[in-house]
Amino acid sequence: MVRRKHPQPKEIRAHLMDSALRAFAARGYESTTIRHIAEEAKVAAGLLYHYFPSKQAVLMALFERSAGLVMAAFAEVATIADPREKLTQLLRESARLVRENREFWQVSYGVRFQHSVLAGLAHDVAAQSAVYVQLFTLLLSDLGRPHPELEARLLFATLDGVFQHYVLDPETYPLDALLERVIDNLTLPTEKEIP
Amino acid sequence: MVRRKHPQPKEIRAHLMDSALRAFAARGYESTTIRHIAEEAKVAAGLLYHYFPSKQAVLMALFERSAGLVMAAFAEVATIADPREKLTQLLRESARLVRENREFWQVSYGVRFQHSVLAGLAHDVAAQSAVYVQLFTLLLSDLGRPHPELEARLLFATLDGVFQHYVLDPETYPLDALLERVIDNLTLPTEKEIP
Amino acid sequence: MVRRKHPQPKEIRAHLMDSALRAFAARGYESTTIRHIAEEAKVAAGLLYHYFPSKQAVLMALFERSAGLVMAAFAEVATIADPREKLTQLLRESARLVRENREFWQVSYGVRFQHSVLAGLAHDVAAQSAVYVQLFTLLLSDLGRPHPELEARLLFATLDGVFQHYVLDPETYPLDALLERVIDNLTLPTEKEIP
Amino acid sequence: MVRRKHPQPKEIRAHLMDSALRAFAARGYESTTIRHIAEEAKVAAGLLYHYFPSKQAVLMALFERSAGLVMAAFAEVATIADPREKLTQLLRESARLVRENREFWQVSYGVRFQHSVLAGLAHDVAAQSAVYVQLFTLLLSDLGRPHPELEARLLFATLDGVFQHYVLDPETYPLDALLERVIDNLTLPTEKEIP
DNA sequence: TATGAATGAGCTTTCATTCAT
DNA sequence: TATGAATGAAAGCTCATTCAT
Repeated sequence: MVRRKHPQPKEIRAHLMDSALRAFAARGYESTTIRHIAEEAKVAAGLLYHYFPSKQAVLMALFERSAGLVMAAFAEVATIADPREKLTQLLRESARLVRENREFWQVSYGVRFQHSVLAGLAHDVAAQSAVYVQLFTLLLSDLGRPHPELEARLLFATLDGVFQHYVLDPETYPLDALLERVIDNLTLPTEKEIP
Repeated sequence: MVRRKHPQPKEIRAHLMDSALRAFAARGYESTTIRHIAEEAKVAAGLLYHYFPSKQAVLMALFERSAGLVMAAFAEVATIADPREKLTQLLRESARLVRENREFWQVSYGVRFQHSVLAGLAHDVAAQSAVYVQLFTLLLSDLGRPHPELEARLLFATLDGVFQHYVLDPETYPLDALLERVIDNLTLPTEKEIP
Repeated sequence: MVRRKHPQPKEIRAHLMDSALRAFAARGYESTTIRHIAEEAKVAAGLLYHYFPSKQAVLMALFERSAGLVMAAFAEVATIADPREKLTQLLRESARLVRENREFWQVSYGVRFQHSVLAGLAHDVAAQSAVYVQLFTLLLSDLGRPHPELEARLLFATLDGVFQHYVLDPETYPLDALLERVIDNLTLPTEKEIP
Repeated sequence: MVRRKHPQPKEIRAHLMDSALRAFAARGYESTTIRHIAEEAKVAAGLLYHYFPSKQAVLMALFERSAGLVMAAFAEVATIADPREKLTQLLRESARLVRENREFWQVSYGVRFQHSVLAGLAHDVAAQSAVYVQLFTLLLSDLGRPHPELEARLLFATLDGVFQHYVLDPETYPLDALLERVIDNLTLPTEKEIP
């Protein structure tokens, strides 16, 4: 599992995070014990405390790692000029992130309502949500939508719902079809307007 | 509340359920201890076990109580003939339920990803979701929408997302405005169609 | 179960003792709860405390009741003049007592090694044992046995063992055959003597 | 004992078993708590669960350890050819085992009637008893005794009774004298026969 | 007398965390 | 760095006992 004779600390840290993620996804954060993680990582329980100060810190590290992936994806999308295309890519990238990091999102959704678990993270999560909504608002405004802020919130809620449902049933949930429908709804011209 | 002259068992059971609900909502199901609930109810810890066989059973009872409320609301709506009006009322009733039972939905969303917690309930929850989607599908079909099943899933996801966001921030979230927007999107005539 | 309109306190007390005995025999004293007893008696749990100050006290009462039966049986036997006949009847009466009060002896043997349970009773039990041994010693001495005290202890041990084995397997254990053999060993003339 | 430089897991396990045995013997299995055992072992309560999955498992381990001692003693005796000598040694070895493991036998006799405690062990115990009786039957048959099976049961009961009485009062009980008397009764020639 | 709701101490067991090696 | 024995603070739950009715 740990491959080299003298594995890099970074590698082991990442290995532990991966193992923790699998464990958290399989049983939920609270039901996962340090020993479950260590077992998954084929490592002694005490070792975790050389790389993380606590079980919570492992979760935090997972959130940070995911935040990095999100940032990277969004930075990519930010270079697109055409707002229609930008929104399309933004949604597709979001779906890709969720699909490729399904276990993380499973864990993330699982702790979303557990204030005690998210202690110290709640603020970041809320802030991040606000950023999404602002970003969507800008894009929808650029697209000439009539109620960009409201639609942005609605879009955010829809994405959250769709991704959660996908994560709950990844085998059969029609993620792509739904996503494309959302994209069409927002980017195809429409004559209907709210009076 | 407790220690009254002739306490009705039903009353105390309900009082305990309310206390448990508040405690679960405040800290999450897993982080809530029996002692937290008892404290909230101003009762000795052991008393819970006169009314419920386990901590899980308290959660189950909360789910059942909510299911009853949902059934009642839906039965009411079922009497409406006009599909446009029916859908409208269905969504408004849903929002009312969530608003009036905010703490329950907070708890419900919080345990949704914790399979171990939902043991025995997971099946019901999944079945209930399927019922909603089918119901929405029928209604949207009656409304002449072109892709009723897909739109039904999308609607369900949107509602889930909106309700969750509302529950996470009930003070400032524009639940009604968003809901009315969803209703309009679905019930106002439109010429745009997916080919 | 309680038959009269105004049952005599004595009757209810006895009914509770019977129920407790059945419960203790079925599950062991420590594993039996007040509620088990109350259920067996078809009575509310609190009622026991009108007749007995504690669970232990119920056990004590059972011991006392049994002691009474033993005394009565032994008083009967005491009237027999012939030592051979006396010993024979003594053993047969003992076996009858065990057979007719099997559940009590099951309980009694079950708590024999639990000092904390027997608190306050241990002394009586020990005293009672000494009485048996003395009684046997006298009888064996009357019978002209060469080592009456040693044989008395041996006889007491044999009876204890036989009765325990009987109680552990009342369906198939050959209690009578073994008892008659013991009687014969002690009462038939023999030339073999320890030098 | 604990907290040594390189404690051997086996040593600590044995230390915990010894402590548990002392605790069980002092108060009975059911009345002994994990904390009593831990206190006796001068160890934190949680440590027991590194070595045993449950309190019951500690008891089981004690039974297994004793079974090993019994097997070893009986294997030794099995090599003796002369039946008279064999029976003599068998009884002496039994007494030695009981004397040297007095606390275990105290515990063993204490749980004998508690089916719930013996769950899973009851069968083994019953089987073991049957083995003893068969063994005694063979030996008594070899000795030319007229009713070997009945006498075997009687012998087993006597031993059980004697050992229990010894264990209840190890200071003053004349274990050896009684044992030698039993041996003599069985091995000295006799003309007395049951018709 | 009789009930059973209510109490609260205490049980076994779990587990994040520490630390000697 | 890595181990896993050891700790001890809860956790969920049980149950003898009390007491208002």
